Amino acid sequence: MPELPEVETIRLGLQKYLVGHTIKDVEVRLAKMVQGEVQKVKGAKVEGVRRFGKGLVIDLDNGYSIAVHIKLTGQLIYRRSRVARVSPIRQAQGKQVSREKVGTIPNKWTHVIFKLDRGANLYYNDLRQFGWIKIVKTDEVGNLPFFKELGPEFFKDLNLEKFMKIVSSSKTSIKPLLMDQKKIGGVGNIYANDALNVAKIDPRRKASSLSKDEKIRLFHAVEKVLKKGLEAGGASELSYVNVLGQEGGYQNHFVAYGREGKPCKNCKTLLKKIKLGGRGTYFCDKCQK
DNA sequence: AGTATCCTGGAA
DNA sequence: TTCCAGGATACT
Repeated sequence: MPELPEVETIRLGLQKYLVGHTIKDVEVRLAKMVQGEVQKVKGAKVEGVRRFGKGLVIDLDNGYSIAVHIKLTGQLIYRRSRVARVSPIRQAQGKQVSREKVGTIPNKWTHVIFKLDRGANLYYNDLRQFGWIKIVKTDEVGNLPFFKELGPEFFKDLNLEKFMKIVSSSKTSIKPLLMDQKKIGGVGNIYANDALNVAKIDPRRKASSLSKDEKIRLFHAVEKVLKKGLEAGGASELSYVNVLGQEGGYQNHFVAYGREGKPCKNCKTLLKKIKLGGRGTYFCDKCQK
């Protein structure tokens, strides 16, 4: 699912391709996807793109911002229709050959089109329509509930000390805690499953029961899998693609997520699947204690 | 703390 | 044809 590595990959792409463009017009094909005064973005120039957890903020030069959450199946795709289609430019972090996944755009899942200068467009596609786009004043982005309540995140404002405090003081199981955006920003189901396998910790364990050593192990395991995800340009489960419509590669490196019945990378025991906090949870009941 | 909700495509 | 997947939120 789109988590920190996927959304950061999109951010990097937008920062590279979108910044400097002026938004000439916006076509909203599905009204419920957009909130706020959409016409405010017309004529504004894109200054930068920020990410907070799994949320994106496109800052404009007129005091407004476009906040976007792609949830499960949202895509932000940049196309310059007037320019000859040369071989797809590689994302800075994409080492393996990425392949075009999107096909014709716009398609039936294209709900919003930002029409840019120089013949370019930014398309928002969302198969399941769970995502949102909110037009807000830049200095009010922090008041949006999602951003306001977002917890500290890896590689940003979360350090080992803070992490240990959050884990120790939590009453829930460790896996739902990792995925709780109000406690820790950016980690979702894929990376939570994988990190717990790397750290050899049972996802059902009560967070507060983790020893100091286990907390340290888990902190580094989450960093490790998130880094791997970033290097791979994200995981293309469901509809995830980067802004050029290319897939990521982390789905080829899953250690636990989606690997029910497959051997554990640590001890070869076949992985089990259970439901925890209403989410699919994959783990090894031999080495994850 | 657990469950329904939004929604669609693919699997069973 | 029914069921399931899931991020965040609103419920019970």
